[in-house]
Amino acid sequence: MSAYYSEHARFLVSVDCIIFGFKDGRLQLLIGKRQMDPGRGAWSLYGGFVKADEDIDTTAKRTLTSLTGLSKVFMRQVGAFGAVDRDPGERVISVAYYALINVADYDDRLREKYGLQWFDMDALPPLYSDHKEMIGMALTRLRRQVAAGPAGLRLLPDLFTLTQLQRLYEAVFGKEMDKRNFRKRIQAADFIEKTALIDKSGSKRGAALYRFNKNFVQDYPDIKQ
Amino acid sequence: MSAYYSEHARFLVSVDCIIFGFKDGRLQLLIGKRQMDPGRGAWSLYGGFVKADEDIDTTAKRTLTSLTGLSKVFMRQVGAFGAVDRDPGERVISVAYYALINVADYDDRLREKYGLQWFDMDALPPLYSDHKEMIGMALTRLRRQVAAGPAGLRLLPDLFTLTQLQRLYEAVFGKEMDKRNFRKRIQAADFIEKTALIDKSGSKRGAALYRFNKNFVQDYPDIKQ
DNA sequence: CCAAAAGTGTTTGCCTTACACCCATGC
DNA sequence: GCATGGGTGTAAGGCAAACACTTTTGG
Repeated sequence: MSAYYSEHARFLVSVDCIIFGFKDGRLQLLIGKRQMDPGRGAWSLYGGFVKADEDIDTTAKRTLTSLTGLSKVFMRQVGAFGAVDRDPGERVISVAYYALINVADYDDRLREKYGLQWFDMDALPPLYSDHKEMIGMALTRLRRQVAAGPAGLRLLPDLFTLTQLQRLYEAVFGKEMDKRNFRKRIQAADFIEKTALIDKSGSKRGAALYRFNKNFVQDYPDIKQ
Repeated sequence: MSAYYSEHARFLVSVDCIIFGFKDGRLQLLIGKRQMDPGRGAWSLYGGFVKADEDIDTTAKRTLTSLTGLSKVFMRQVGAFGAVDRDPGERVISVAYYALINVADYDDRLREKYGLQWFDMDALPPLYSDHKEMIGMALTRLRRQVAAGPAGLRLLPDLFTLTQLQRLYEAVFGKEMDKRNFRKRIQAADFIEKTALIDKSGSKRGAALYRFNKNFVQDYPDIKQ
Protein backbone atom coordinates (compact mmCIF):
# COMPACT_ATOMS: atom_id res chain seq x y z
CA MET A 1 0.00 0.00 0.00
CA SER A 2 1.23 3.44 -0.92
CA ALA A 3 1.34 6.36 1.46
CA TYR A 4 1.60 9.50 -0.61
CA TYR A 5 -0.46 11.63 1.70
CA SER A 6 0.32 9.96 4.98
CA GLU A 7 0.85 13.05 7.06
CA HIS A 8 -2.83 14.04 6.96
CA ALA A 9 -5.67 13.27 9.34
CA ARG A 10 -8.03 10.39 8.64
CA PHE A 11 -11.74 10.26 9.29
CA LEU A 12 -14.58 7.91 9.83
CA VAL A 13 -16.95 8.26 6.92
CA SER A 14 -20.52 7.06 6.99
CA VAL A 15 -23.54 7.06 4.75
CA ASP A 16 -27.01 8.05 5.92
CA CYS A 17 -30.02 6.90 3.95
CA ILE A 18 -33.13 8.99 3.57
CA ILE A 19 -35.65 6.38 2.50
CA PHE A 20 -38.80 7.78 0.95
CA GLY A 21 -41.95 5.74 0.54
CA PHE A 22 -45.50 6.51 -0.48
CA LYS A 23 -48.09 5.07 1.85
CA ASP A 24 -51.69 5.98 2.63
CA GLY A 25 -51.54 8.88 0.21
CA ARG A 26 -48.64 10.46 2.03
CA LEU A 27 -44.92 10.82 1.57
CA GLN A 28 -43.24 8.87 4.33
CA LEU A 29 -39.78 8.29 5.67
CA LEU A 30 -38.31 5.13 7.11
CA ILE A 31 -36.41 5.74 10.31
CA GLY A 32 -35.43 3.77 13.38
CA LYS A 33 -34.23 4.14 16.91
CA ARG A 34 -30.49 4.20 17.33
CA GLN A 35 -29.17 0.95 18.72
CA MET A 36 -25.85 2.28 19.92
CA ASP A 37 -24.30 4.96 22.04
CA PRO A 38 -24.20 7.85 21.91
CA GLY A 39 -27.81 8.75 21.28
CA ARG A 40 -29.16 5.28 21.90
CA GLY A 41 -32.92 5.32 21.49
CA ALA A 42 -33.07 8.55 19.51
CA TRP A 43 -34.88 8.50 16.18
CA SER A 44 -32.35 8.41 13.40
CA LEU A 45 -31.80 7.80 9.74
CA TYR A 46 -30.37 4.43 8.97
CA GLY A 47 -26.70 4.54 8.13
CA GLY A 48 -23.51 2.61 7.89
CA PHE A 49 -19.79 3.15 7.76
CA VAL A 50 -17.83 3.16 4.53
CA LYS A 51 -15.51 0.18 4.26
CA ALA A 52 -11.89 0.46 3.30
CA ASP A 53 -12.27 -0.97 -0.18
CA GLU A 54 -15.72 0.29 -1.03
CA ASP A 55 -16.99 3.14 -3.22
CA ILE A 56 -19.25 5.44 -1.23
CA ASP A 57 -22.08 4.80 -3.69
CA THR A 58 -21.63 1.13 -2.96
CA THR A 59 -21.83 1.72 0.77
CA ALA A 60 -25.15 3.45 0.20
CA LYS A 61 -26.51 0.58 -1.85
CA ARG A 62 -25.20 -2.05 0.52
CA THR A 63 -26.73 -0.29 3.50
CA LEU A 64 -30.07 0.00 1.81
CA THR A 65 -30.08 -3.56 0.56
CA SER A 66 -29.16 -4.99 3.92
CA LEU A 67 -32.04 -3.08 5.40
CA THR A 68 -34.76 -3.70 2.86
CA GLY A 69 -33.69 -6.71 0.84
CA LEU A 70 -34.14 -4.58 -2.26
CA SER A 71 -31.53 -4.11 -4.94
CA LYS A 72 -31.62 -1.79 -7.94
CA VAL A 73 -33.10 0.94 -5.84
CA PHE A 74 -33.06 4.50 -7.12
CA MET A 75 -30.57 6.44 -4.99
CA ARG A 76 -29.05 9.86 -5.33
CA GLN A 77 -26.45 11.61 -3.28
CA VAL A 78 -27.60 14.62 -1.30
CA GLY A 79 -24.21 15.81 -0.15
CA ALA A 80 -21.50 15.55 2.46
CA PHE A 81 -22.06 16.71 6.02
CA GLY A 82 -18.84 17.53 7.73
CA ALA A 83 -19.22 19.79 10.73
CA VAL A 84 -16.72 18.83 13.41
CA ASP A 85 -19.29 18.31 16.11
CA ARG A 86 -22.15 16.96 14.03
CA ASP A 87 -21.97 13.56 15.72
CA PRO A 88 -21.97 13.76 19.50
CA GLY A 89 -19.86 10.63 19.76
CA GLU A 90 -16.80 10.95 17.67
CA ARG A 91 -16.08 12.89 14.54
CA VAL A 92 -17.81 11.27 11.58
CA ILE A 93 -18.16 12.73 8.14
CA SER A 94 -21.39 11.57 6.62
CA VAL A 95 -22.59 11.45 3.05
CA ALA A 96 -26.37 11.52 2.76
CA TYR A 97 -28.26 9.66 0.05
CA TYR A 98 -31.94 9.50 -0.61
CA ALA A 99 -33.71 6.44 -1.92
CA LEU A 100 -37.13 5.93 -3.45
CA ILE A 101 -38.78 2.63 -2.78
CA ASN A 102 -42.10 1.07 -3.61
CA VAL A 103 -43.42 0.08 -0.21
CA ALA A 104 -45.24 -2.90 -1.70
CA ASP A 105 -41.87 -4.44 -2.62
CA TYR A 106 -40.66 -4.11 0.93
CA ASP A 107 -41.10 -6.99 3.30
CA ASP A 108 -42.75 -5.64 6.42
CA ARG A 109 -41.19 -8.34 8.56
CA LEU A 110 -37.78 -6.96 7.69
CA ARG A 111 -39.00 -3.57 8.77
CA GLU A 112 -40.03 -4.96 12.15
CA LYS A 113 -36.87 -6.98 12.49
CA TYR A 114 -34.79 -3.81 12.30
CA GLY A 115 -37.21 -1.84 14.42
CA LEU A 116 -37.92 0.64 11.68
CA GLN A 117 -40.97 2.77 11.33
CA TRP A 118 -42.64 4.83 8.62
CA PHE A 119 -43.22 8.45 9.56
CA ASP A 120 -45.25 10.96 7.72
CA MET A 121 -42.92 13.61 6.31
CA ASP A 122 -44.75 16.38 8.09
CA ALA A 123 -44.96 14.60 11.41
CA LEU A 124 -41.37 13.60 11.99
CA PRO A 125 -40.11 13.18 15.54
CA PRO A 126 -36.96 15.00 16.71
CA LEU A 127 -34.01 13.37 15.03
CA TYR A 128 -30.44 12.53 15.91
CA SER A 129 -27.57 14.80 14.95
CA ASP A 130 -28.09 16.78 11.73
CA HIS A 131 -30.49 14.30 10.20
CA LYS A 132 -33.30 16.82 9.97
CA GLU A 133 -31.13 19.04 7.83
CA MET A 134 -30.26 16.11 5.58
CA ILE A 135 -33.94 15.34 5.14
CA GLY A 136 -34.76 18.92 4.25
CA MET A 137 -32.13 18.92 1.53
CA ALA A 138 -33.22 15.51 0.29
CA LEU A 139 -36.79 16.72 -0.07
CA THR A 140 -35.63 19.66 -2.15
CA ARG A 141 -33.70 17.31 -4.42
CA LEU A 142 -36.59 14.88 -4.63
CA ARG A 143 -38.93 17.62 -5.75
CA ARG A 144 -36.54 18.79 -8.41
CA GLN A 145 -36.03 15.25 -9.63
CA VAL A 146 -39.73 14.46 -9.74
CA ALA A 147 -40.54 17.74 -11.48
CA ALA A 148 -37.93 16.98 -14.12
CA GLY A 149 -38.82 13.44 -15.05
CA PRO A 150 -40.00 9.98 -14.21
CA ALA A 151 -38.20 9.51 -10.88
CA GLY A 152 -41.41 9.68 -8.90
CA LEU A 153 -42.65 6.44 -10.44
CA ARG A 154 -40.13 4.62 -8.26
CA LEU A 155 -42.44 5.26 -5.35
CA LEU A 156 -45.34 3.41 -6.99
CA PRO A 157 -45.98 -0.16 -8.12
CA ASP A 158 -45.26 -0.97 -11.77
CA LEU A 159 -48.92 -0.45 -12.61
CA PHE A 160 -50.79 2.48 -11.21
CA THR A 161 -53.84 4.60 -11.86
CA LEU A 162 -53.71 8.29 -12.63
CA THR A 163 -55.43 9.04 -9.36
CA GLN A 164 -52.69 7.21 -7.45
CA LEU A 165 -50.10 9.12 -9.42
CA GLN A 166 -51.79 12.41 -8.70
CA ARG A 167 -51.90 11.65 -4.98
CA LEU A 168 -48.18 10.94 -5.16
CA TYR A 169 -47.38 14.25 -6.83
CA GLU A 170 -49.56 16.05 -4.35
CA ALA A 171 -47.72 14.39 -1.49
CA VAL A 172 -44.29 15.18 -2.92
CA PHE A 173 -45.04 18.83 -3.63
CA GLY A 174 -47.26 19.31 -0.62
CA LYS A 175 -50.18 20.83 -2.49
CA GLU A 176 -53.37 19.76 -4.15
CA MET A 177 -53.60 19.71 -7.90
CA ASP A 178 -56.39 20.01 -10.41
CA LYS A 179 -57.42 16.64 -11.84
CA ARG A 180 -57.90 17.73 -15.43
CA ASN A 181 -54.73 19.76 -15.62
CA PHE A 182 -52.78 16.96 -14.02
CA ARG A 183 -54.02 14.42 -16.54
CA LYS A 184 -53.26 16.71 -19.44
CA ARG A 185 -49.73 17.10 -18.16
CA ILE A 186 -49.25 13.36 -17.75
CA GLN A 187 -50.66 12.58 -21.17
CA ALA A 188 -48.17 15.04 -22.63
CA ALA A 189 -45.27 13.40 -20.77
CA ASP A 190 -43.62 10.69 -22.79
CA PHE A 191 -42.45 8.62 -19.86
CA ILE A 192 -45.85 7.23 -18.94
CA GLU A 193 -47.94 4.93 -21.10
CA LYS A 194 -51.44 3.60 -20.76
CA THR A 195 -52.03 -0.14 -20.61
CA ALA A 196 -55.16 -2.05 -21.53
CA LEU A 197 -55.54 -3.16 -17.93
CA ILE A 198 -58.19 -1.95 -15.55
CA ASP A 199 -57.93 -1.67 -11.83
CA LYS A 200 -61.24 -2.44 -10.19
CA SER A 201 -60.07 -2.25 -6.62
CA GLY A 202 -60.30 1.48 -6.15
CA SER A 203 -63.68 2.14 -7.65
CA LYS A 204 -66.77 0.50 -9.04
CA ARG A 205 -66.26 1.76 -12.51
CA GLY A 206 -62.60 0.77 -12.66
CA ALA A 207 -59.60 2.91 -13.61
CA ALA A 208 -57.10 2.47 -16.43
CA LEU A 209 -53.68 1.32 -15.32
CA TYR A 210 -50.59 3.12 -16.54
CA ARG A 211 -46.93 2.21 -16.40
CA PHE A 212 -43.49 3.58 -17.06
CA ASN A 213 -42.72 3.68 -20.78
CA LYS A 214 -39.55 1.68 -21.20
CA ASN A 215 -38.83 3.31 -24.56
CA PHE A 216 -38.43 6.61 -22.80
CA VAL A 217 -34.90 7.93 -23.09
CA GLN A 218 -33.94 10.58 -20.64
CA ASP A 219 -32.09 13.53 -22.01
CA TYR A 220 -30.15 15.80 -19.73
CA PRO A 221 -30.50 19.18 -21.32
CA ASP A 222 -28.21 21.06 -18.99
CA ILE A 223 -25.23 18.81 -18.55
CA LYS A 224 -22.70 19.98 -21.08
CA GLN A 225 -19.80 18.15 -22.68
CA MET B 1 -10.82 11.33 22.92
CA SER B 2 -13.75 8.98 22.66
CA ALA B 3 -13.77 5.93 20.44
CA TYR B 4 -17.35 4.89 19.95
CA TYR B 5 -16.88 3.72 16.40
CA SER B 6 -13.26 2.71 16.55
CA GLU B 7 -13.55 -0.54 14.67
CA HIS B 8 -14.24 1.17 11.34
CA ALA B 9 -11.89 2.23 8.56
CA ARG B 10 -10.66 5.81 8.40
CA PHE B 11 -10.08 7.86 5.29
CA LEU B 12 -8.20 10.83 4.00
CA VAL B 13 -10.72 13.49 3.08
CA SER B 14 -9.91 16.40 0.83
CA VAL B 15 -11.67 19.36 -0.68
CA ASP B 16 -11.37 20.33 -4.33
CA CYS B 17 -12.22 23.87 -5.39
CA ILE B 18 -13.81 24.68 -8.70
CA ILE B 19 -13.04 28.37 -8.99
CA PHE B 20 -15.13 30.20 -11.55
CA GLY B 21 -14.22 33.60 -12.89
CA PHE B 22 -15.51 35.82 -15.67
CA LYS B 23 -12.79 37.20 -17.90
CA ASP B 24 -12.75 38.46 -21.48
CA GLY B 25 -16.45 37.75 -21.81
CA ARG B 26 -16.00 34.09 -21.00
CA LEU B 27 -16.56 31.81 -18.07
CA GLN B 28 -13.19 30.63 -16.87
CA LEU B 29 -11.76 28.21 -14.39
CA LEU B 30 -8.64 28.56 -12.25
CA ILE B 31 -6.50 25.44 -12.31
CA GLY B 32 -2.89 24.56 -11.77
CA LYS B 33 -0.34 21.87 -12.37
CA ARG B 34 -0.05 19.31 -9.62
CA GLN B 35 3.07 19.82 -7.55
CA MET B 36 3.20 16.34 -6.05
CA ASP B 37 3.20 12.72 -6.95
CA PRO B 38 1.30 10.93 -8.22
CA GLY B 39 0.22 12.91 -11.25
CA ARG B 40 2.90 15.59 -10.86
CA GLY B 41 2.52 18.08 -13.69
CA ALA B 42 -1.05 17.16 -14.59
CA TRP B 43 -3.63 19.94 -14.69
CA SER B 44 -5.72 19.79 -11.59
CA LEU B 45 -8.22 21.60 -9.44
CA TYR B 46 -6.72 23.17 -6.38
CA GLY B 47 -7.46 21.24 -3.25
CA GLY B 48 -6.44 20.57 0.31
CA PHE B 49 -6.87 17.98 3.01
CA VAL B 50 -9.40 18.33 5.78
CA LYS B 51 -7.76 18.87 9.14
CA ALA B 52 -8.70 16.90 12.22
CA ASP B 53 -10.55 19.72 13.96
CA GLU B 54 -11.99 21.49 10.98
CA ASP B 55 -15.48 21.58 9.43
CA ILE B 56 -15.35 20.61 5.78
CA ASP B 57 -16.89 23.94 4.81
CA THR B 58 -14.03 25.58 6.68
CA THR B 59 -11.48 23.53 4.79
CA ALA B 60 -12.99 24.79 1.57
CA LYS B 61 -12.82 28.41 2.68
CA ARG B 62 -9.33 28.06 4.07
CA THR B 63 -8.08 26.48 0.87
CA LEU B 64 -9.60 29.20 -1.27
CA THR B 65 -8.36 31.99 0.95
CA SER B 66 -4.82 30.68 1.07
CA LEU B 67 -4.86 30.58 -2.71
CA THR B 68 -6.50 33.87 -3.57
CA GLY B 69 -6.18 36.04 -0.48
CA LEU B 70 -9.94 36.51 -0.66
CA SER B 71 -12.31 35.90 2.21
CA LYS B 72 -16.11 36.00 2.16
CA VAL B 73 -16.17 34.21 -1.14
CA PHE B 74 -19.40 32.61 -2.33
CA MET B 75 -18.93 28.82 -2.14
CA ARG B 76 -21.32 25.95 -2.47
CA GLN B 77 -20.80 22.25 -2.08
CA VAL B 78 -21.11 20.15 -5.20
CA GLY B 79 -20.94 16.75 -3.56
CA ALA B 80 -18.73 13.96 -2.32
CA PHE B 81 -16.66 11.88 -4.69
CA GLY B 82 -15.83 8.55 -3.22
CA ALA B 83 -14.87 5.92 -5.79
CA VAL B 84 -12.15 3.67 -4.37
CA ASP B 85 -9.72 4.28 -7.20
CA ARG B 86 -10.52 7.89 -7.98
CA ASP B 87 -7.09 9.05 -6.84
CA PRO B 88 -4.24 7.10 -8.39
CA GLY B 89 -2.10 7.57 -5.31
CA GLU B 90 -3.93 6.53 -2.26
CA ARG B 91 -7.59 6.39 -1.42
CA VAL B 92 -8.91 9.89 -0.86
CA ILE B 93 -12.53 10.87 -0.52
CA SER B 94 -13.01 14.33 -1.89
CA VAL B 95 -15.73 16.88 -1.40
CA ALA B 96 -16.00 19.33 -4.29
CA TYR B 97 -16.98 22.97 -3.83
CA TYR B 98 -17.41 25.66 -6.38
CA ALA B 99 -16.53 29.28 -5.80
CA LEU B 100 -17.44 32.45 -7.64
CA ILE B 101 -14.86 35.20 -7.60
CA ASN B 102 -14.55 38.61 -9.15
CA VAL B 103 -11.29 38.39 -11.02
CA ALA B 104 -10.60 42.08 -10.44
CA ASP B 105 -10.35 41.38 -6.70
CA TYR B 106 -7.76 38.72 -7.27
CA ASP B 107 -4.11 39.61 -7.15
CA ASP B 108 -2.52 38.28 -10.30
CA ARG B 109 0.85 37.93 -8.60
CA LEU B 110 -0.68 35.42 -6.24
CA ARG B 111 -1.94 33.54 -9.26
CA GLU B 112 1.56 33.40 -10.69
CA LYS B 113 3.10 32.53 -7.36
CA TYR B 114 0.99 29.38 -7.18
CA GLY B 115 1.42 28.61 -10.86
CA LEU B 116 -2.29 28.86 -11.55
CA GLN B 117 -3.88 29.62 -14.85
CA TRP B 118 -7.28 30.68 -16.10
CA PHE B 119 -8.82 28.36 -18.67
CA ASP B 120 -11.83 28.95 -20.77
CA MET B 121 -14.57 26.54 -19.66
CA ASP B 122 -14.90 25.11 -23.13
CA ALA B 123 -11.20 24.72 -23.71
CA LEU B 124 -10.09 22.83 -20.64
CA PRO B 125 -7.06 20.59 -20.83
CA PRO B 126 -7.27 16.96 -19.68
CA LEU B 127 -7.55 16.94 -15.92
CA TYR B 128 -6.31 14.84 -13.07
CA SER B 129 -8.47 12.14 -11.53
CA ASP B 130 -12.23 12.78 -11.66
CA HIS B 131 -11.89 16.55 -11.74
CA LYS B 132 -13.65 16.85 -15.09
CA GLU B 133 -16.70 15.18 -13.64
CA MET B 134 -16.64 17.53 -10.66
CA ILE B 135 -16.52 20.49 -13.00
CA GLY B 136 -19.45 19.22 -15.04
CA MET B 137 -21.56 18.91 -11.93
CA ALA B 138 -20.42 22.29 -10.65
CA LEU B 139 -21.48 23.93 -13.90
CA THR B 140 -24.93 22.41 -13.62
CA ARG B 141 -25.24 23.78 -10.07
CA LEU B 142 -23.91 27.15 -11.08
CA ARG B 143 -26.51 27.45 -13.81
CA ARG B 144 -29.30 26.53 -11.47
CA GLN B 145 -28.05 28.99 -8.88
CA VAL B 146 -27.68 31.83 -11.37
CA ALA B 147 -31.07 31.14 -12.93
CA ALA B 148 -32.66 31.27 -9.49
CA GLY B 149 -31.20 34.47 -8.11
CA PRO B 150 -28.39 36.95 -7.71
CA ALA B 151 -25.48 34.50 -7.35
CA GLY B 152 -24.05 35.42 -10.74
CA LEU B 153 -23.25 38.93 -9.53
CA ARG B 154 -20.39 37.45 -7.52
CA LEU B 155 -18.53 37.08 -10.77
CA LEU B 156 -18.69 40.81 -11.53
CA PRO B 157 -17.36 43.97 -9.89
CA ASP B 158 -19.70 45.81 -7.53
CA LEU B 159 -20.71 48.15 -10.34
CA PHE B 160 -21.45 46.80 -13.76
CA THR B 161 -23.32 47.67 -16.93
CA LEU B 162 -26.21 45.68 -18.29
CA THR B 163 -24.13 44.68 -21.28
CA GLN B 164 -21.48 43.20 -18.98
CA LEU B 165 -24.18 41.38 -17.08
CA GLN B 166 -25.66 40.02 -20.27
CA ARG B 167 -22.26 38.76 -21.43
CA LEU B 168 -21.94 37.00 -18.09
CA TYR B 169 -25.29 35.26 -18.41
CA GLU B 170 -24.48 34.28 -21.96
CA ALA B 171 -21.19 32.79 -20.81
CA VAL B 172 -22.79 30.88 -17.93
CA PHE B 173 -25.60 29.43 -20.02
CA GLY B 174 -23.57 29.03 -23.17
CA LYS B 175 -26.00 30.79 -25.44
CA GLU B 176 -26.67 34.23 -26.81
CA MET B 177 -29.59 36.19 -25.49
CA ASP B 178 -31.78 38.93 -26.87
CA LYS B 179 -30.84 42.31 -25.50
CA ARG B 180 -34.35 43.65 -25.05
CA ASN B 181 -35.71 40.53 -23.42
CA PHE B 182 -32.68 40.34 -21.17
CA ARG B 183 -33.11 43.90 -19.96
CA LYS B 184 -36.80 43.39 -19.36
CA ARG B 185 -35.99 40.37 -17.24
CA ILE B 186 -33.34 42.23 -15.23
CA GLN B 187 -35.56 45.24 -14.67
CA ALA B 188 -38.20 42.88 -13.30
CA ALA B 189 -35.67 41.22 -10.95
CA ASP B 190 -35.57 42.89 -7.57
CA PHE B 191 -31.97 42.02 -6.78
CA ILE B 192 -30.42 44.55 -9.14
CA GLU B 193 -30.69 48.31 -8.84
CA LYS B 194 -29.64 51.14 -11.11
CA THR B 195 -27.21 53.74 -9.83
CA ALA B 196 -26.78 57.32 -11.04
CA LEU B 197 -23.27 56.49 -12.23
CA ILE B 198 -22.21 56.22 -15.83
CA ASP B 199 -19.46 54.07 -17.21
CA LYS B 200 -17.75 55.80 -20.11
CA SER B 201 -15.05 53.20 -20.67
CA GLY B 202 -17.01 50.80 -22.82
CA SER B 203 -18.66 53.20 -25.21
CA LYS B 204 -18.76 56.78 -26.35
CA ARG B 205 -22.26 57.31 -25.19
CA GLY B 206 -21.72 55.78 -21.75
CA ALA B 207 -23.74 53.11 -20.02
CA ALA B 208 -25.62 53.21 -16.73
CA LEU B 209 -23.99 51.30 -13.90
CA TYR B 210 -26.01 48.86 -11.85
CA ARG B 211 -25.31 47.10 -8.59
CA PHE B 212 -26.67 44.45 -6.26
CA ASN B 213 -29.64 45.69 -4.28
CA LYS B 214 -28.70 45.16 -0.66
CA ASN B 215 -32.31 45.33 0.43
CA PHE B 216 -33.02 42.20 -1.52
CA VAL B 217 -34.03 39.32 0.71
CA GLN B 218 -33.77 35.93 -0.79
CA ASP B 219 -36.68 33.63 -0.24
CA TYR B 220 -36.35 29.93 -0.74
CA PRO B 221 -39.72 28.87 -2.02
CA ASP B 222 -39.13 25.14 -2.04
CA ILE B 223 -37.26 24.49 1.17
CA LYS B 224 -39.89 23.51 3.63
CA GLN B 225 -39.80 24.07 7.39
C1' DC C 1 -20.49 62.79 -40.00
C1' DC C 2 -19.99 58.23 -38.87
C1' DA C 3 -18.87 54.25 -36.13
C1' DA C 4 -20.07 51.91 -31.97
C1' DA C 5 -22.45 50.68 -28.14
C1' DA C 6 -26.78 52.06 -25.32
C1' DG C 7 -31.29 52.03 -24.93
C1' DT C 8 -36.24 51.08 -25.80
C1' DG C 9 -42.05 48.23 -27.06
C1' DT C 10 -45.05 45.45 -29.30
C1' DT C 11 -46.77 41.20 -31.08
C1' DT C 12 -47.16 36.24 -31.01
C1' DG C 13 -47.47 31.72 -29.47
C1' DC C 14 -47.43 28.67 -25.72
C1' DC C 15 -48.06 26.99 -21.52
C1' DT C 16 -50.41 27.22 -17.09
C1' DT C 17 -54.56 27.84 -14.57
C1' DA C 18 -59.27 27.93 -13.47
C1' DC C 19 -63.37 25.69 -13.73
C1' DA C 20 -68.15 21.69 -13.95
C1' DC C 21 -70.33 18.01 -15.69
C1' DC C 22 -71.23 13.14 -17.55
C1' DC C 23 -69.88 8.03 -17.16
C1' DA C 24 -69.80 3.33 -15.59
C1' DT C 25 -70.63 0.16 -12.12
C1' DG C 26 -71.42 -2.39 -7.59
C1' DC C 27 -74.34 -2.46 -4.22
C1' DG D 1 -81.34 4.12 -8.38
C1' DC D 2 -77.77 6.11 -6.11
C1' DA D 3 -73.24 6.65 -4.31
C1' DT D 4 -68.50 6.48 -5.70
C1' DG D 5 -64.53 7.41 -8.06
C1' DG D 6 -63.18 7.85 -13.35
C1' DG D 7 -62.93 10.54 -17.02
C1' DT D 8 -63.15 14.72 -20.20
C1' DG D 9 -62.65 20.35 -22.85
C1' DT D 10 -62.47 25.24 -23.15
C1' DA D 11 -61.47 29.96 -22.16
C1' DA D 12 -58.28 33.47 -20.06
C1' DG D 13 -54.13 35.24 -18.40
C1' DG D 14 -49.25 35.28 -17.84
C1' DC D 15 -44.71 34.47 -19.59
C1' DA D 16 -41.13 33.82 -22.87
C1' DA D 17 -39.48 34.67 -27.56
C1' DA D 18 -39.03 37.12 -31.80
C1' DC D 19 -37.99 41.22 -33.80
C1' DA D 20 -35.60 46.83 -35.55
C1' DC D 21 -34.87 51.27 -34.91
C1' DT D 22 -33.33 55.68 -32.39
C1' DT D 23 -29.90 57.91 -29.27
C1' DT D 24 -25.53 59.68 -27.86
C1' DT D 25 -20.95 61.05 -28.43
C1' DG D 26 -15.79 60.54 -29.29
C1' DG D 27 -12.95 60.65 -32.87
